[in-house]
Amino acid sequence: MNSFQVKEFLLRISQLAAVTDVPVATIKYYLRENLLHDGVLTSATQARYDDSHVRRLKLIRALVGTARLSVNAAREVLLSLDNPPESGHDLLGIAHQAVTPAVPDDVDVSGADALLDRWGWGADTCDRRTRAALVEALRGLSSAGFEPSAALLDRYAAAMRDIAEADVESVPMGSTEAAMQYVVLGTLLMEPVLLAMRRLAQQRASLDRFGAASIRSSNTDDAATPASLLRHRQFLGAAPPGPASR
Amino acid sequence: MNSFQVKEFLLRISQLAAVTDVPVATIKYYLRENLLHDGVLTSATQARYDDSHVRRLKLIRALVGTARLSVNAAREVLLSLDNPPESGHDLLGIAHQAVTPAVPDDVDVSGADALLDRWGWGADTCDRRTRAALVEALRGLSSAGFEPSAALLDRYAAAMRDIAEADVESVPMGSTEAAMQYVVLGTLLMEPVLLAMRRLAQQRASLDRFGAASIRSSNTDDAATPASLLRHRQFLGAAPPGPASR
DNA sequence: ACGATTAGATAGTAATACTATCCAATTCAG
DNA sequence: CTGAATTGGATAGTATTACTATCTAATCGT
Repeated sequence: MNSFQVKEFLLRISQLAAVTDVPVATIKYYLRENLLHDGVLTSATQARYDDSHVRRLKLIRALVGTARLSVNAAREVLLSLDNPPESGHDLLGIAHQAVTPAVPDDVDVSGADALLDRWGWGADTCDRRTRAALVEALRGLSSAGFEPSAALLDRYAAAMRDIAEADVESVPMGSTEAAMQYVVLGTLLMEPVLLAMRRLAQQRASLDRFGAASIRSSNTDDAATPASLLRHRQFLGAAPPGPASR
Repeated sequence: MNSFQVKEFLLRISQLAAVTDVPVATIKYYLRENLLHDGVLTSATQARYDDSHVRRLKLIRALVGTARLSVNAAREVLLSLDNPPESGHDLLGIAHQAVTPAVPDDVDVSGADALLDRWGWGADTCDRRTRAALVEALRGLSSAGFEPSAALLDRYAAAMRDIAEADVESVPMGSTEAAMQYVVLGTLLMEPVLLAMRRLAQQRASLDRFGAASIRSSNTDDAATPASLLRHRQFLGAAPPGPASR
């Protein structure tokens, strides 16, 4: 095999693995799981792959790695991209559903209806699953004893509306396919970006506000020593009656 | 004294399980894992639990369930809450570190320094791990062929700054402990709330923009049929260009 | 010709978050 | 007092997820 690119990029699986830095066994796994389309069989035991496989693998790794989708969720998203619905809006719905657990019909999901209506995100505009996800997240907060003020939630909602508008405005309308891909990736892959941004902004704001001592060393990673923290201290309900182990 | 609710709430483990709706075996697991402090032994084979255990269990469930922390990450956070550092700012750092994977010292983390400096989130104010998380998330985006414009990222950054300022401003300064709990829960448990909000806002904005057909039924959950979509349909792995099939 | 490579099938693994079982020591109901 | 129920503590088992590894027979490359 000479190193010049022959006609089209035709790769054997070991080369595909080398190019994408994904192990052969893992590629086979993605093939089995229908995340990745088959290569072209050149015989009973040989197949060739091309750059569509390279791109797809990168996409899979981004969804599974960066966006932390499960393989199942990633498959749903990818299959929708392969076989896109009529409107980009429907695709958005599919992307959202793929990453939002189903909610049985008999579960009450009206816990935040007042808020949702206030923000214009009621049942007439937004899907049930996603509303349920919000309700569930709010329930988690409050069961932990954290009750955010309506004002704070309003501010969050305003910021998120801003982001969502930026998202939608920046969708390239030239090509349907590009638009669809943009919507899905912009939704899913951007989430870790946004969360990281929030944390950075919090550190900044916290520093401004509290001046505060050292930031957990900006250069080292003194991988927290949980054991050393075991020295009891009563707080949220931690009254060590006896010594702990581990 | 009080005829109702005897002295203090003293529960046996089965009652604790009933009250919190967490199985006994799982409570024992949390005890073993040091997420939950021991009860008071009344004999070699009996112990009593009180409402501190109830609160703690709810907190554990919120962190592990709602905020999707691993048991290990939850333990780190909880131990920090039990034994809080001097400043709330440090606790923020600990909370962030607990949910952000460590980065070996030899990994380059400078990929977004220009952006970070622009936003005021440079190495002097923000910790390395969190900056690395942003770099990694951006890398995932771009390896999937998604290159957000600087303008879009700026807009995201502005929105996140807004949120972070709201976060920090709303920290109750009266009690150190309350403040600490607020910071941690506000960071971790609020993330799913924010992501759900963004999705709802996107659906709204998408509807406004694209008018579009039906939203994936606002009331039903026609639990997507992945199998039925298995009919392969070769789409391009990522980008529009390419001589590929389809 | 013949070692290297591959498809496809199947089996094994590591990590995670529980669940279940056991046993001896109580506790409690009658 | 007695026997059924409960518990702490230890240990083992399970379900799921996302891979990894092995094997076989066919085929490629040289």
